[in-house]
Amino acid sequence: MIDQNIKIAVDAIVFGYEKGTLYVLAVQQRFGKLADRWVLPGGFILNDEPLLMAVERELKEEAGITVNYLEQLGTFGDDINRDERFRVISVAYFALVNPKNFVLKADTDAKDAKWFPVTQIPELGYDHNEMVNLAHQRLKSKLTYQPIGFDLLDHEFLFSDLENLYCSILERDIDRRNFRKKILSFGIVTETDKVVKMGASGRPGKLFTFDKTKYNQLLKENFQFDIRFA
Amino acid sequence: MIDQNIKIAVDAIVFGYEKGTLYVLAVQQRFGKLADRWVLPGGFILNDEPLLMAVERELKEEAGITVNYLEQLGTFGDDINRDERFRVISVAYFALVNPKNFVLKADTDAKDAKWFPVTQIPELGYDHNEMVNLAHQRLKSKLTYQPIGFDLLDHEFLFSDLENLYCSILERDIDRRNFRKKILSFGIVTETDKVVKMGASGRPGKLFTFDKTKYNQLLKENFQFDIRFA
DNA sequence: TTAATTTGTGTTAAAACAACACAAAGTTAA
DNA sequence: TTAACTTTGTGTTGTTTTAACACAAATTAA
Repeated sequence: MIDQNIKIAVDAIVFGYEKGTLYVLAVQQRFGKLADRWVLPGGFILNDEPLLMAVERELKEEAGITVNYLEQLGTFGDDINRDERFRVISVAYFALVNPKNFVLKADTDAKDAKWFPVTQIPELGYDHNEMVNLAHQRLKSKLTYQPIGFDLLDHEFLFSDLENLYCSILERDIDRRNFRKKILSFGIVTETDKVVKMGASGRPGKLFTFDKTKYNQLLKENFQFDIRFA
Repeated sequence: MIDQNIKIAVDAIVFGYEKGTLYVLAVQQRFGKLADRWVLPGGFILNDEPLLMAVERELKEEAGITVNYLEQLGTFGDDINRDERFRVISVAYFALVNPKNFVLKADTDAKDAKWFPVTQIPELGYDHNEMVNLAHQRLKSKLTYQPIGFDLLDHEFLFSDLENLYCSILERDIDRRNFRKKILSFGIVTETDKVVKMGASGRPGKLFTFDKTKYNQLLKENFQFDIRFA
C-alpha cells in the first residue's frame, strides 16, 4: 500500500442573485484555528461518499440549501500548504441557486451562513478568495454560452429581470430591443399569459419561463446558445 | 484528525497530432492486477508534491516526454470503486505535445508507451476511456476559442498543416480562403520568408509561426480568438 | 512537354449585428 | 382629473461579418 497522507475536501462557490446584486454564500467556522473566520461551505469527504454527494451534503448541513445548478470548477492542490494543519486537496464546485427559495440556516460545523455581495467579499480562510475569483470568471463566461442565468431567477420572470441579470453580472449596458430579439429567437423562453404589476409604478409586464425541455431538444440538433451582443 | 483513507492520483490525456491523425498517449502497466493493460500515464502523487508536478513527473517517468500545454481537465471521484483495490480519486490533466519532439520510452512503472489514434483506442483500465472522451471533447471545443492548435504543430508550419489540423480534429471541411483570411486577420500568425518544398509534388509553400507574444498582448486588449467558419 | 499536385488569392450575395426613439400602460403627486 | 413619472414593449436601417465559390502559379513526376 502506498504511503500517502493527504486529505480530500470539497468546497462550493454558490452564487445567488437578487435585485441587481450577485451574492456568494459563505459560512462562519465554529471550530478550530480558523474559528469565526468566514470560509466557503465545504468539508472533508467521507470514505464511501462520491464527491458530488459530499458537496450536496455539506451545503445542506452548513447552510440548509439545495442548489439549482452544480458543476465541478477545479481542484486545488498545487499549494501544499493551503491548509496549515496538514495537506488538503480540495475539489471546488460551482453552484447556482435562487436565494428566495431558502432561508439560510447554519447547522453543524457552521456558526452562521450569509450571502456576501460579490463585490464585498471579506478575506476568507485558506485559498477561498482565489476560488471565488475563479468561479466568478466562470460564471461570467458561461453566462454567454450556456443558459444558466435562469437558474438564478424565479421560475417565472419578467424580461427585464433577465436583462438586468445579464447587465449586472457582465457589468455592461445592454440594448433592450436587441437582447429581447436574440433571446426570443432561440425559442427557449416562453411567454406566459400572466401579467404582473411592479411593486413600484410603471407598465405591468408579462411573465416568461425558461423551457428546459425545448432547450435540451435543440441541443441535440446542434443548437448553440450564445449571447454576445451590443 | 479525521479518519479518511482515500488515495489521490493524477492521470494525463496527452494528445499528439501527425499527418492528419490525432493520437493519445497510453502506457502499458508493468505491475499489479492490471499488468499488461493499457492505461493513461499517471500515478499517485507524493505527499509533498504539487499536483502539476506530479503529472509532469509521471509523464517524464512513464513515457519520457515534456508537454507543450497542460491544464486540469477534471477530477474523477464519484465512482467510489473506480479502482477496485481501494478508493482512488484522480485528477485528470489535458495535455498537448508534438510527437516529433520525443521518442517515447517507458521507464519506471510502464512496460511500454505508445501513441494510439484517437479513433482506435483500446479498452483502457479504470475509467480511462471516459477520461479520454471528455478530453477529446475539450480539445474539439477549445480549438475553436483558444489558439492551442499550434502546440500540436512544429514551430514553423505550412498554412495547410494548420488547416488540415482543424479539418481532421473538428471532422469537417474548411474553406481554405476563408480560413486563411480569418486566421491572418488576427495577426497572431507570422509569415516567415522560408519556403519549403513538399516531399511530394506541388508548389512550395511559405512557413508560418505562431506569435505567442503578440497573442498575449492582444489578450490584454480584450481580443477573443474564435474560429467558427464555413 | 504534359499531367498531376499543392499553394495562393478576391468578389459577392446573404445574414447577423449595432445603433437608434417613441408609444402604451400603469402609478403617483399636484 | 390631470400632469408627471416610471416601466414595458416594439421596427428599421446602415454596417459588418460570414458563406459560397474558381482559377492561376509553382513545382514534381511521368
